[in-house]
This record gives sequence, C-alpha cells and structure tokens, in this order.
Amino acid sequence: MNKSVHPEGLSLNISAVEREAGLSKDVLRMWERRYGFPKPRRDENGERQYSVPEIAKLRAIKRLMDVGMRPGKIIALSQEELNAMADARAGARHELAAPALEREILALLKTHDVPGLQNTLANLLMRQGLQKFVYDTITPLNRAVGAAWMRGELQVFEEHSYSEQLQAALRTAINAFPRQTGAPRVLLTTFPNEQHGLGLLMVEALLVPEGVQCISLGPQTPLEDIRRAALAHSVHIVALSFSAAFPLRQATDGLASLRRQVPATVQIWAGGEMTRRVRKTLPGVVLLPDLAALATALRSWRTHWAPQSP
Amino acid sequence: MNKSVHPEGLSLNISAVEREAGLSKDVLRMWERRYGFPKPRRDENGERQYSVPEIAKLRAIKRLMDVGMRPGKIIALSQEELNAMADARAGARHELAAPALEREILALLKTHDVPGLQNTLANLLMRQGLQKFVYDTITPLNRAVGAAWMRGELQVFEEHSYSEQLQAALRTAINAFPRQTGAPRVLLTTFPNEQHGLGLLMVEALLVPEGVQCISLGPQTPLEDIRRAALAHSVHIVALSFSAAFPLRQATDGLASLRRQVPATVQIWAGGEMTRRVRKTLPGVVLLPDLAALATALRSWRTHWAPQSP
DNA sequence: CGCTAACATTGTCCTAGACAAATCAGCTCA
DNA sequence: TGAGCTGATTTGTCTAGGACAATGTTAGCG
Repeated sequence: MNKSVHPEGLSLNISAVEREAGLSKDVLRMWERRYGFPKPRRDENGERQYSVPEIAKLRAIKRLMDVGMRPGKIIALSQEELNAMADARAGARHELAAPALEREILALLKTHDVPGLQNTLANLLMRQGLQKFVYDTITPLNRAVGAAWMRGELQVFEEHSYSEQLQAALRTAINAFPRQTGAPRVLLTTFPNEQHGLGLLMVEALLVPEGVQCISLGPQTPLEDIRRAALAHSVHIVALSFSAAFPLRQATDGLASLRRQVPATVQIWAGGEMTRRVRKTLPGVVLLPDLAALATALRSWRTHWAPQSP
Repeated sequence: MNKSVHPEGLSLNISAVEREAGLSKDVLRMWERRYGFPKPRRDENGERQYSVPEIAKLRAIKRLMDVGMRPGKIIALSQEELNAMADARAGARHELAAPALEREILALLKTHDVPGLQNTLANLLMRQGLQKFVYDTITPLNRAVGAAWMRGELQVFEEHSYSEQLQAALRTAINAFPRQTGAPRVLLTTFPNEQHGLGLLMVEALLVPEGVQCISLGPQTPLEDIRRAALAHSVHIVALSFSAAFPLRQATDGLASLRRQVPATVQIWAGGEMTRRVRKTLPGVVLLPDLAALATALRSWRTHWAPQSP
C-alpha cells in the first residue's frame, strides 16, 4: 500500500511523486519511456525510486507546463535553465509592482515569525479593507510565494504556514460581515482533485461585501453533489475555482457535464489560474480568468437577471 | 428541470468514476477482473462506460469500506442490502441518544437552511463558550452527522455544508482570542493522506483558551517538513490528528520515524478516532484517544515541563 | 489471554501497445 | 494580412494481465 513515507529523505516511490509533483503515475512512466527523464533507480522489487533532485526538476517542469509550456520543449533543460525560464516569465509579468511588501512577507516566512506574519496580514487587511486586500495584496503575494517555492527558497511547511494564516485572516474577516439574504445566491466549491480552498475564500471575500449570499461547500465536491446542492439551495450561480495545476481536460469535461445537469437559468462561473489556459469557449459557462472579471460578471448578472427570479 | 437533455447522464468514463466514487482506476479495473463488479459496457473504442446505478452502488460500497468493511464481503450485495448494512452500523452505535439538539441540526441540514445552521451554531458557541462548545456540542454532533451520512440520510453536499459552517464558526472564535505568547508552543498538523482538518481546528479551539501558542500548518504535511517545522519553531509539542479511516500501519510507522527525527525533549501527541485502534504503546508518543485526554496531557506537561530524558 | 506465524485478501506497481485529443505547421483563399 | 482548413506531430489516457507488497484474519503455541 502506501509506503510513501520518506523518513530518511533519500528517495520517493511513484505515488509520493504523483502527490509531490502533481504528475500522474501514467505520465511519469510515459515520460521515462519517451524522453528518458526522469530515470529513477529501481529498488530490489523493480519499483521506481525517485531522487530528490529529480523531483525538484519535475516540479519545475510542471510549474512551467501549468502556464502553457509543452513538456517536449523543456524536459531536456537543466534545473538552472528551468529556473531562469520561470524567473523570466514571473519577472516580465510584474516587475513594475513594488515588491517591498512581498519581500517583507517572504522574510517573515523564512524566519518563521508567525506572530509577525499575523500582524502584518491583519494590519494590511484593516487598512485596505477586505476587497482591496484580496486584489492588491493577496494576489501578488500568492504569486510571489508560489515563485519562491518553485525556486526552492521556501520549504513546504513554510508555504503551509502562509496558507493557513491567510485563510484564518480571510475567514475571520468574512464572518465579520452581517449575514446576507440578498441576490444573487452563489454556490461555491471545487471539483474533486482540486485541493486548494484558498481561491474559494478569496471569491467569497469579494462577493460577501457586495451583498451576495454565498453558500460554500469547501473543496472537492463530486459533480453529482454539486448538481444536487445547486437545486436544493435554488442558487442563481454556481462558482467553481481551479488552480493552475488542474487538468484542463477534466475541468472542461466536468463543466460541460455540469452545464447539462443544472437548469439553464443557473449560471456557471469558472475561475482561477487554470481558466487562462482555456482556449475554446465553453457554451453556458462564464470564464473568470482574473478577479476583475468576477466583479464584471456580478455586475452583468445584476443588470440582466436581478429583476426576475429563476 | 430541463428534461430535454439526458446527454451523457447515462454513463461515465473511468476517470469520472474515479472522481465521483473516490476509487482509483486501478481498483475499478481490478474489481472488475476479480469480482466481476462493476462490469461497465464498452464504447466503440473498448473503453469502460459506467452506468448510473453502478456508480451509486460503488459509492455505497466505498462508504462502507471507509468504516472498515472489506470489499470482498460486500461487493456481491445488492444496493438494498448495502443500505440495510449501513443502517445497522449507524443505528447500533447511536441508538441510545438522539437528543433534541442533534435532531434539530440534522433537520436544518436536510432542509438546507444555511442561515439557520449558522445562527444555531453561533448561538451555542456564545452560550457555552469555545471549549464547552467543542466538548459538548461538536463531538456528539459529529457523531450524529457521521451516522446520518452512513444511513444515507445525508447527501455528500449536506455533510460538506455542515463541515464548512462549523469550521467557519470555530476559526472565527479562535481568532477572537488574543494572540498567545506563552508555553507550551504546539505545532499542529496531519500526515499526508489525511484530509480532515476539522480535528486540528477542534484541538486548536481547546488549546488556545488555555494560553497555549498554536502553530497550525493545516493538513497534509510531509514527515520531513513536520521535522523541519518542529525545529524551526522550537516547539515543545508536535500534535497530530488522525481520522478513523487512517491506515494504522502508516500512522505507527510515521510516528516512530518522527520520534527518531525530533529531539526527545519535544513531545509527540497523536489524537483522533484512529488512535483508539492502536494496541501497542508507541514509545515516546502520547496517545490521545479522546479530547479529555488532551486536557490531561496539557496539565501533565505543565506540571513537569522540565525537559525529560536526554 | 497475548503473541507470532501462516494464510487470505486487497491494493499498487509493472510492461507495453493502441489510440484519442491537443497543438503545430503549412497551405489556400478572402 | 489573416482566417480557416488539413495533415503531421506531440502528448496524455486507456487497455491488458501478471507480480508482489501491504494489510487483515485465523490458528496454534506459549
């Protein structure tokens, strides 16, 4: 079964790599066959044992693939070349924005100053207000933390710590708002296999101050239950969040299927990093490639639908 | 609802079933080989197309397996027999007490009254205080919800909704306490493959009012990073939570390994339903089979908090 | 009783081939 | 120029059954 524990840290089996790198077992085996990388050594039972540098490189490749690169083009590159590539992309996109704050937060994370982190986040939240906090602080911060993690500057537990503190802060702020009863009523969740609940919380943080009634199911709801929940709560909108790593195919199939299963009067919104990779338009699904699109979609819903009730 | 579409509603491919039922592709294929169920029809490419009743039965089987049944014993039963089995299990455990509160909450869940649920929870929390709320309300409530889910009285999404509301309430209440700086400092997390974070939140809710400084990493921290985090934060205690279904062996191996990796002066606490199944005593690991044991362990730590054996 | 050893059950990993789906490159035509 | 089409290339998922590791159960022995 799962002997994924790597107590002495030397190597991991294929299941563990699937988890750590986010690449399916099938893909790992296929790359080995086709490209010759990764080429893990085998244990006495002939099972693959991946080394730590191999995993690091796999993560780097995955990360680049998540923003559109194709494996064949980059799999032969060295770790340094991959890092350079990622830096180039990240740098190009937002070198203008003042990274002072980001540097400060990263420093707090690296020195494991949890109270300092809590203070800083709470402070920013108070000063900026919830919505501005999400737009102007969390979004670039997430990017910076993701990039630092990729470069190996952050440990896994430091990233966990960041995520946990942020969620605590957001949750508290959201709950401070009076309970909403207005329209629209929005169902919030993610598909199975999508672990990241932070996106949901960010969406909720943007919607609740607008008087939207949010019903969150947390992450990982089976499709069938999303359908049932949408009907049971008579929601106007079902909003799904997808992180960059989510398999495109699974998302589009699932969205199409969901579209067929809920009444046409119910809108389906799909947001998160992943949606930037979507090429074809999905009929009956509103794509929200960034948070600004969320505000637009809400305004649009209110002008077109608010008078009637579905 | 819109009846014109029953598009693909009639069958799903193996990936979709993996998601919906929570059973891996390997397992689905192996069951077919070994037990002859499920036996999906094949499409024109020879690929498996599972029917809706098959998926329903797979879900029922999975549910029973999560509470310890073995597939070989139940896979041949009919859907009705499976349901009966679930009833028996759920009923047995909880026939004595179905107090008013639990019935009330279940009713709120079944009528999808989210505001009502929020109100009721917030009300209880205020009246009882955080710790008593955890002991006297959440613990029996979790049991009741689990039993109802077993019996098929609750949908997956209703259970998600419960969990989400509860976490929101707890998180807010915890954050309302002033930041702690005292001793002990406790690191909170779970092993990989342990999804359930509610237990962590409950522990935090009990410790924070006692002046304990909690550092939570959320669920699913790799062993190696638990070690690093323990050292980086110089914690006095590492507390881990395990739900009932967690593989015993994986837990004991992991705990033993962790014990070797962190200094002997750092205590390791292991709590959650799973720990009731542990027979042998794990040297250097404090088992907390229930929440009362947590309070005891804390008191014990505080009375002789001089570092133990070198 | 509590322990270990043998046995039964169950899940994961293996190979390697087929083919579907996405993307790219080159072409034609408005 | 650029919009659309076609075919080639790349990439991911599915298939099959065998091997064996991990786990649970039972029997036998102190």
